[in-house]
Amino acid sequence: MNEDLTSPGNTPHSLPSRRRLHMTDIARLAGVSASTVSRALNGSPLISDETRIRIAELARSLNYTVHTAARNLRSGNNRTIAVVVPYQTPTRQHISDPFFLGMLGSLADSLTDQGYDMLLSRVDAEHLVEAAQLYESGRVAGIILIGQWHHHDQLNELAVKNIPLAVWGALLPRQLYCTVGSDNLEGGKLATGHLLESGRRRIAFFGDIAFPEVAQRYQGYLQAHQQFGLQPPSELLVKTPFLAAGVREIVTYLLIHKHGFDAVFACSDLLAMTVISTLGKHGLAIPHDVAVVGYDDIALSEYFPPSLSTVRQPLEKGGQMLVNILLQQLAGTQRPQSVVLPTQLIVRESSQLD
Amino acid sequence: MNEDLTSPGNTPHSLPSRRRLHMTDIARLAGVSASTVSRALNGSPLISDETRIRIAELARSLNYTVHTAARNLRSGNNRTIAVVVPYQTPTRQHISDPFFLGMLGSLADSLTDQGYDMLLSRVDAEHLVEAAQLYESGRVAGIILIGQWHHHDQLNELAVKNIPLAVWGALLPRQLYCTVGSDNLEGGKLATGHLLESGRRRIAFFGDIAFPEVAQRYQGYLQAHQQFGLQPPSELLVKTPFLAAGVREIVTYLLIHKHGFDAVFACSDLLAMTVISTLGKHGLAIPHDVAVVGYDDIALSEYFPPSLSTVRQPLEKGGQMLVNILLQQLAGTQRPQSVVLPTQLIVRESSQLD
DNA sequence: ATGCAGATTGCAATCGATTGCATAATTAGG
DNA sequence: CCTAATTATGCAATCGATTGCAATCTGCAT
Repeated sequence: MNEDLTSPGNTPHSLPSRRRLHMTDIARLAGVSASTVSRALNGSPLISDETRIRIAELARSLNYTVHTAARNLRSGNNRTIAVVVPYQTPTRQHISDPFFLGMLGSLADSLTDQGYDMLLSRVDAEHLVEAAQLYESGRVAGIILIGQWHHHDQLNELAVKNIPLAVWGALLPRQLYCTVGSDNLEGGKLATGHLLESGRRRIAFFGDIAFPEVAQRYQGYLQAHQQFGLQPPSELLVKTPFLAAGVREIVTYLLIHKHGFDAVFACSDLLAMTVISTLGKHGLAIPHDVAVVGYDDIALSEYFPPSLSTVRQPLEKGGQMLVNILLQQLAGTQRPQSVVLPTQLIVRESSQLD
Repeated sequence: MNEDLTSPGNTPHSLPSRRRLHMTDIARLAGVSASTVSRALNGSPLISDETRIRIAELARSLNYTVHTAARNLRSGNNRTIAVVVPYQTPTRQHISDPFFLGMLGSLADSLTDQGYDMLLSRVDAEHLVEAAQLYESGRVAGIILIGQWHHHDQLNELAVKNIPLAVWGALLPRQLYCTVGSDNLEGGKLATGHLLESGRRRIAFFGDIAFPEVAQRYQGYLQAHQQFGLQPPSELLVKTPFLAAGVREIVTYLLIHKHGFDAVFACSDLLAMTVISTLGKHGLAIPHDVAVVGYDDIALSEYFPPSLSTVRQPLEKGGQMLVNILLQQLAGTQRPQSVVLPTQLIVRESSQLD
């Protein structure tokens, strides 16, 4: 029971630094075989409770942890999930949207709760298929992708390869992969309806409808107008670039060319904040001259001056559902249903009635 | 050369779904042994160029990837690094500071460049030592920790265990682990000096000096005052809570109790924004009544109204250095030097002279 | 033709765990 | 006291790659 693990041992040229603990070491100290230790630690019913407890305590006291690669190799069970965040090729810039951080945090928690590790990986948005390698090399058991962008086809390709996959994004027709997302149509309707009810009539839509999620929010924007018997003028659909600097120019352009608007529905809070900042520079008062509604409800929105009205996406729930849906794929054979989560309109100062 | 890989093969009860490709499959198709394939793919000089190229192309065309767990097990080389983000026990709340996202992005890029995978892991800040398991189970080759907080002792414990470790934070006395961080003292001096030069004399310091990084910035704040022959009043050292809501109350309390101040140095941009927002609610004008300087220079700072003066931390460089320092530990035996990166004062509207 | 150096390639052991099957220990029944 | 049934444990093969050493091949000089 008191053997010295730091003694030379098998290796002829033993190093001064102590060797990592192996299962056979535990076995020797417990006076059993490695098989028994393995079964005890994995809770096999073949092992008596007394032995199981004795081994478990021994392992804990020695701070022993099973070697993950070995277990993975032999058992074929991999408890790692890749979370893939695509980046845009030209800029390769970092995602700076706090919404992503929130999602990452939520995913990290959910995965940990389920006993999974999270491998964070950035891949070129133009070559999403490369993410397949993470799965095909046995590196991970499945993939969660944040940022559907306009890569519907590539995602379908991944799904065809039978790779367990869950995507945060919009539900699209002829979609072979599973998505979790907020109800973008409803969100767009809520935001726009709120602005219309406040009496605004020239509402600019800021966002790039090449992205499915944004396109659906735009549909909501259109439907809300229809319900009021209105038809929004096309020049108020403003395609925004990724970079905040570009957004400034766009806003300035609109103002100079007198494409007057009395409200803005921006498809992310970050975008809304940039717009507000720029409008302020041009001497316009928010919400008096222009009312603004964003999307996401990031933490800062409440503390931005003026506090930002927005459509809240259920972040916590979203992360949980992504993990759930992925684990369902790992467990069963049938593909689970995609999930559309409800959104909520949060009215704050930036769109308050005067 | 045209054998059918989807045919039953070795397994008697072969499944309909096609089996994962093995190195032996590549070997068979190339008419060589698995050893040769392994060496070819790993660029061993024992293999002739012609064979190497032929095998490499075959592998690529079949979309073959080496099984990571098997390689890891046999070769002992693990190309995964854990990035650990501690969370505070009581709230278990997500980090919402965009600075973290920036750091994660930078780390992800640097690690990818060096051919490493990134395992993102949240651990209880009170039990940081648990992070050791990631290393001891062979899960990762080393650990990068973001958020030193006040867990100096726990980090030293990890270092004693000889775990390759790099920490984003402050350089402290009797420190056994390596840190990378910005020059907090200098940063604090820069920000405070700038405010003093602008003629401000009652500068409130917002932050919790229980955290080493914040304490150093506070030292810089004090030194700047000394250089002006001034002594800041103690009631202007404001210990801030984590939650933004709490910050509002604090600011309100200060104003009610007439602890007058004409400037604020906040130890993060997010904090500065909350303070500005609250001061605005109380009818104070920024920077006319109160000048504000933050810390970090997150992306939004430029677009916040008023745009935020701040001390920029070199994020990109920080991530790179963290990775470098960790890889140095993996390569050599001696512990590399900790790194202190220069900071830069960015003056914007929130502290501009009237 | 033979021998030999140098360049390639294959054989088989190995990494650290898991697991099917055989064996040992225990208990119960006759 | 012996045998069968039951329970607990150990043996040895295995997961998919890597690598030391032996074997083969090639070309060239003898």
